[in-house]
Amino acid sequence: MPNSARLRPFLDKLMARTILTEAEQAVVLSLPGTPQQLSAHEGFVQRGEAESSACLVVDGLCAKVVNTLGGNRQITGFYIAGDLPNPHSVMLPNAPTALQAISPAQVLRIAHSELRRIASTHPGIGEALSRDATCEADISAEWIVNLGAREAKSRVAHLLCEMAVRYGKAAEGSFEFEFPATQEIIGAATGLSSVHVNRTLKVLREEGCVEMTGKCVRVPDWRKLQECAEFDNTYLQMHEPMRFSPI
Amino acid sequence: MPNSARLRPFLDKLMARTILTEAEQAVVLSLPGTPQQLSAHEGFVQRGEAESSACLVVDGLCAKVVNTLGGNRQITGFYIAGDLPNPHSVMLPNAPTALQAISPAQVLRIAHSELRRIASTHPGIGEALSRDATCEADISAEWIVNLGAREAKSRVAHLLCEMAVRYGKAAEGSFEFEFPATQEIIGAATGLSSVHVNRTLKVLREEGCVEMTGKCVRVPDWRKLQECAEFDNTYLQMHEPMRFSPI
DNA sequence: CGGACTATTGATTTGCGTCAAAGATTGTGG
DNA sequence: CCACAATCTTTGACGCAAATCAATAGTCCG
Repeated sequence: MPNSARLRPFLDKLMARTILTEAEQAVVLSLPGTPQQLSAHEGFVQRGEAESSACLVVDGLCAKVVNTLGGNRQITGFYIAGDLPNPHSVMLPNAPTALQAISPAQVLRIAHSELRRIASTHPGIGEALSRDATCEADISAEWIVNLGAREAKSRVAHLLCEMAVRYGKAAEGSFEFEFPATQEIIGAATGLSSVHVNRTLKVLREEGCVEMTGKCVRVPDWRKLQECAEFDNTYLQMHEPMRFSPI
Repeated sequence: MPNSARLRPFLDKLMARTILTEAEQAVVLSLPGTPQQLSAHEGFVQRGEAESSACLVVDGLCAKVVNTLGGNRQITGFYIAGDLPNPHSVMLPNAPTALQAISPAQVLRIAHSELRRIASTHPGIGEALSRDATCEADISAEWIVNLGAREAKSRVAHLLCEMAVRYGKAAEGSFEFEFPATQEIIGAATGLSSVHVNRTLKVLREEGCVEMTGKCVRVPDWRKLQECAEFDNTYLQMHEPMRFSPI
């Protein structure tokens, strides 16, 4: 698998939000990086570790994980193909939170120096990276709302809505997508116990909102699920690509 | 009050994390902007509104507020003098969340075009702004952990720890600082009811961790409060300023 | 001095966690 | 291709942390 293929979903994601010239697109696809294969549950960035490269998710599901002193575990974000979980390590090399693969996954390590180089040489790329980081921040804010202001049913439903949109599978009516997270992982992301996630999924299933069997999420009625989740996808900023920097 | 005085805390905050040249410092202090006086509870950015300027907090306490359809209110971040609550509006002009003053406050509206101009003209400033946004993201991640993985006592204590450090008042032993938030506001930030915040503060007071009377927070023993909060301030990145861009 | 927030405290309810144990899946090695 | 272990899911019983309801005191401001 050539690196350009690994970088493809990343470029697609950037271009969903930012207009890039042909030249800039080519530069992104020619980024040098080292691929790394990960098995499920394997960590690939440790908390506090000084990094010299950022990790692009090529395939699989990854997550940012924090272990509290109280012995609890909290997932603060999920990352799928095309996501750059730690772009901020370019600015602050000491990772404040660990990263790990949830399912078997592949990441591409890209040197900070390379990212800095293409961002400063090509204003459109710099802009795209900034805009991407901004969207991540908006997602974090939504997670805060989810954890602080919604009950279990809405929390789980909201997470599934977000993932449906990010996987690009959300559509009017019914659809399904793969989300390889166990109920315990969903619990770690929503601040619920795995037992309660189970009960919650049961209710959602009985109400005809979602069905989860293994890694497969079936949404029989997108509108219904969104209502149950109080989901408003504007925060994911998947509308029109834009650009401020001169071409 | 000249604008340069309004911009001073902003520059100080940038320089706490990023090395800026004399010239760059002067450029920041000479940013043009329109001051706006706000009374308590007054909103100054509405959800969904297209902005052409970013708001710098000059004085007072402001917050990012989200109202859920379920009728709940969640604060996703606090902003004090020197903070730029919506830097991301430069990249995504449509604010996903509303901003409002919690106490009487003053903000300075700075045009996006000006921020873009100085960021692209002066690499150090661009870097400082990026690094700042990165720190905001880390703070959001900590809030997710706070809401999802800690019990009431630690949550409230953690919030007070964070604010103590951000106000620059945290110090070994005892100290105090002003944090003009009511118990209801603290509840909206920690995902608790105001009644339970009250009970929690009572326990914290009895244990000698913090005392809150009105807007004044007294910390009799900084170490004790941090332990109770499971607080680890590395995420606030208040160590050594750094710089990657050429001078 | 009165009206409107804000803080405090008690009584009661409830959503969710914890413990425990029984099925269902998945994957791996023989 | 089967068998067995490991992991994941499901369900029940019970307890607790925090919400809600309600009513009393401060406190601030016009």
